[in-house]
Amino acid sequence: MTTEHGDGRDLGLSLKLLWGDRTRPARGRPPTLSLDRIVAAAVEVADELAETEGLEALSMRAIATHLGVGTMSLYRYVPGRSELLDLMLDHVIEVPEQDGEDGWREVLTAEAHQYWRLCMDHPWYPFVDQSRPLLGPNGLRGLDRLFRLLRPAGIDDRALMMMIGAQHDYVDGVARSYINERRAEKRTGVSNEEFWQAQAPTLEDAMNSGAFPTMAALSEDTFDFSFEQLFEFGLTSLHDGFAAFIDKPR
Amino acid sequence: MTTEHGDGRDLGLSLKLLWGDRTRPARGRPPTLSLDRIVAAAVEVADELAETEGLEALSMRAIATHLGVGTMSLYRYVPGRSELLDLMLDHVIEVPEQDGEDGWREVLTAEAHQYWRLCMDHPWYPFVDQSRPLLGPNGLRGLDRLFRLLRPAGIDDRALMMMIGAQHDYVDGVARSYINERRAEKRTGVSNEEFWQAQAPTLEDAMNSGAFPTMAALSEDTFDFSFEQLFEFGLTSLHDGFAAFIDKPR
DNA sequence: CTAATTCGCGTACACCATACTCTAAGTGGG
DNA sequence: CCCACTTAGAGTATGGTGTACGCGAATTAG
Repeated sequence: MTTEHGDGRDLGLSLKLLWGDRTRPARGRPPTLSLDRIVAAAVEVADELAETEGLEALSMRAIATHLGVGTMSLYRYVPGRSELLDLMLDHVIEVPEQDGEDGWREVLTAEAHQYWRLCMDHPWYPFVDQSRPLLGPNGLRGLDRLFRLLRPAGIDDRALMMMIGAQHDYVDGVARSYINERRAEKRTGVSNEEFWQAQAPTLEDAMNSGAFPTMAALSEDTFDFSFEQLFEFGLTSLHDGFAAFIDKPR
Repeated sequence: MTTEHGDGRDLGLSLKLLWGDRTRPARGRPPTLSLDRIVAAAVEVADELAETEGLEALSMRAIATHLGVGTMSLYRYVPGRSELLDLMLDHVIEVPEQDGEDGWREVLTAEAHQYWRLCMDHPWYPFVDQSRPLLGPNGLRGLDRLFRLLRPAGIDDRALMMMIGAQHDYVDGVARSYINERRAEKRTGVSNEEFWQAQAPTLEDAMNSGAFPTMAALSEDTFDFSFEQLFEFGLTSLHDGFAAFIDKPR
């Protein structure tokens, strides 16, 4: 059986690269490049670009230039761009050493904040396809730790996994919204307030048309919250819901 | 002031296209194309492609070919690809006519399911940048309706907006995960089960290494749930949390 | 020294968005 | 009726992308 396919990434190959040994052969010209250097460089370039541009701006050429090598040299170590993106995912994951003895809520909250931080530090992260995720050493280590900290709460494994999954996707969603908005600001040089001010005439017309009576009547501060506030609000709600689920007699 | 920028989309221009009048001039060669036809064609092509490929596969050439016109003809109606994506967002939104008299929870649940359905029908939707969203006629109509249905609950507008935002981003996140996984299946022709089976050796090795003791000890059915189940679980949790927030004396 | 092996990468191709410019196809005024 | 005017459609060219292929350079085993 194979995991190969037409144009996208090969998950099997990515796995081999993630877990494969890095011992170099005895014969032949010694390498100046290495997989780790390439992945690290890709992350650096992506970090710079992602503040204003999307992931599509991360080109093999740009990575090679950053390393001072020819573009095609990268392909000796990586089958293609998609697999490189996979490797970048695992590369930036940091798993805390310390463990503590908190309850499930504190553990999940810390995890959410750490993933949020990761997305803020590497604004390309939540845009990479993470299907069939957590296969790398670091990701697996993080998941192992998470379960180790959560299991004492006495919740069954399947429920734990669903809590982790739902939370992950939630954080992912808010982070992407936030990053998209930040990018729009930086790229256009137009702040959020300025933008809405600029669109005021159009929206004013829409409101005056009478087609959106409820919108027109909304309180002034309806949209007056930061993404951090939204993030915390949703996270607290999610956890309150988890608590209700756990306490519920089943 | 301008909302223009270097390479991406021009939000002001998108707005004009969304709200602009479609009256055609009296003089000159009559058009065979129209903005609506182009947007509709773009949606059709995207719907086909997005089942297996990402948004980047939606090219101006493909849209033009689908319409049987030259590529550059599109640019008479649309400033560029980014603006076309903006227009597609509003184009596929459907706002229910009927209103009903449900409580906030039923209204939010229906909204979540409708957005979920939208993402399943148009698997490219949650991948489009929706920063500064809901500016189109349909989006605005939907938001207006949502507030109209929710306001009787007596929750203040700002809290309502945060609930809507958090829920939207949550659904967005889960839908993206689901679509990514579905895509991986279709593109590789390898089902999820087959994939994990194929990677079993690698993961077996990892487990046997002793580096992931907790993972190795997980119950068999830990990952045994569908995305629909995950979606419902997280949504219920989120709403239970909202309920706790609403009841909380402040 | 030679052969084997491995690495770096130049060249080439297919695809992409899109700026510019020219031609086609209509209409209103004389 | 005809022609100037106006608008629509699209061909060509430019500069970007990922990457297949194959060649020359660098090293070591024999």
